[in-house]
Order: sequence, then C-alpha cells, then structure tokens
Amino acid sequence: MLPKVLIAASVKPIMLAILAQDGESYGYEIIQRIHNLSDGKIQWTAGTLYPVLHRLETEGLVESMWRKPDGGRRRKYYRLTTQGEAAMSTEKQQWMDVNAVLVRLWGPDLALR
Amino acid sequence: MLPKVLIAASVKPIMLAILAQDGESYGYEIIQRIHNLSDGKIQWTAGTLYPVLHRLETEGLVESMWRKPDGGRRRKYYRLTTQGEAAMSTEKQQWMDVNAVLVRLWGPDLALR
DNA sequence: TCCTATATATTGAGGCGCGATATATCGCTC
DNA sequence: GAGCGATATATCGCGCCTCAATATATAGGA
Repeated sequence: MLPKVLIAASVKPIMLAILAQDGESYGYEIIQRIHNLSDGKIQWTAGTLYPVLHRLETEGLVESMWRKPDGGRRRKYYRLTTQGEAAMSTEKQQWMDVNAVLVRLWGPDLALR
Repeated sequence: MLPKVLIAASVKPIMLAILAQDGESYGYEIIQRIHNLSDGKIQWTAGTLYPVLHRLETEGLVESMWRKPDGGRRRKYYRLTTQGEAAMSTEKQQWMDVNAVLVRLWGPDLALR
C-alpha cells in the first residue's frame, strides 16, 4: 500500500503520461492500465480517478468526448490538449529534479543496478 | 516552484535519507542541505520542516537531543532510530515503484540520458 | 430475473504544506 | 549599548488533496 502523498504526487504525471502514450482512453480503462503498468502496486479507485480527470479538464490539459461502442455502455474518452502536452513536460522535469536528489542521497551507484 | 503534492511526497524519504547519510543534523542545517543538494530547486521553509520532524519523532523514526555549541545558540539535533532506518528502506522501495512506472511511460531509453 | 462487470459521478472525513507569525540569541557594526 | 541580520525553533490556519462510501445506469450471462 503506497502512502497517500505519493499517490497524490504521481497521479497527475502518470495520468498525463498515459494519455500521451495511448492517444486517448477513458476512466475505467485507465484504472486497469495503471494497475498493469505497476504490477498491481498502484491501485487507483474511481474516487481517486474521476476528480483528477475533471480537474485536468477544468485546467484545460485534457478534453473529453462521449462515445458509445457497439455493445457495452457509453464511455467518456479523454485526450491530451496541446497545453496538456506542455504540462506533462513540466511535471516530468519536476519529478526528475526530486528523483535526482533521492538518487544522490541513496547512492549514485544504485541508479545502475 | 515544485507542486505542493510533490514536496509532500518527497519530504519524508528525503529527510530520512539525509539523516541516514549525515548521521545527525538539526532543522536549520537540513533546510540548507536540501537547498544545496537540489541546486536550489527544493526550498523547504521552517513551516514545512519542523512539523515533519515532530511527526517523525512521534512515529518513533527519529530521536532528538538539545545541544549548545561553543558560541551560537542551542540546536535540537535529530538522528535516525532503528525503526527510522527500516522506514527509509520502505519509503525508498515505494518511491522506486512509482518511479519505475513513470520511466516506463516516458520511455526506458530516457533513464540512460 | 438476478447477478456481475462495466462505467461515471459526488460527498465528506481526515491529512498535509506552507505563509505568516512569534520568540529568542549570537555576533557584528556604529 | 543600540540596532540589525543571521541563526534557530515553534505553531496556527487556509486551502487543497485522496479515497471509502454511496448513487446511478447498462450490458451480458446464468
């Protein structure tokens, strides 16, 4: 079980990175995607995910459209905006800045193991 | 300026790692240490640091002792407990789990650049 | 018909950073 | 010996965040 604060810090960069890689996706699929990507270590719930998606949309980083597939119920697909791509770069840089400090403290050799 | 949530997620592992590496230190020094370690990118304030130190002490991860150096005013020195060392390992593993997901999404090749 | 999986949405409780503020002392300069 | 900046610790409260719980709806299979 990961600490809340670590979930909080990683949810935005991970969400943006998933949409950047997958092109577009919807809530339920994203939950499963991150579950697989992390070997089950990260388990977002609906109560975590949807508020984040709505926040990203309010901030203009993602846009959404409803779609109804043949069979199965309607889904709300999300896609990165141009602003969202820029935001991902920023988030990535910030994460790596902090990560660099931790790697330095834990020992630079560990980065290669 | 780093996002609050990223500060929140990193403050505990960084604090534990600093004390693990330095043996012991005190609030004011830790603030300068992290400033230098991060090339000025991470700037903790007293309002961030002291509550965290107190929390770590309540959790039994650090222990403290007042000391009065020759010249200069008294300082409260902090040191990791055995529990604190174990907590650092856990925090480290959790951070690396999340970092692994991000590296995977951003592209594994980036890890070498 | 009923159950399970799929799918989105909201609320409220609890947790946390950090700017602002308070308090105190050292060492230097005028 | 007054004044000041650097050193040093401490607390409060605003605002933001997660996430369990809850609500709603539908597809497909038993």
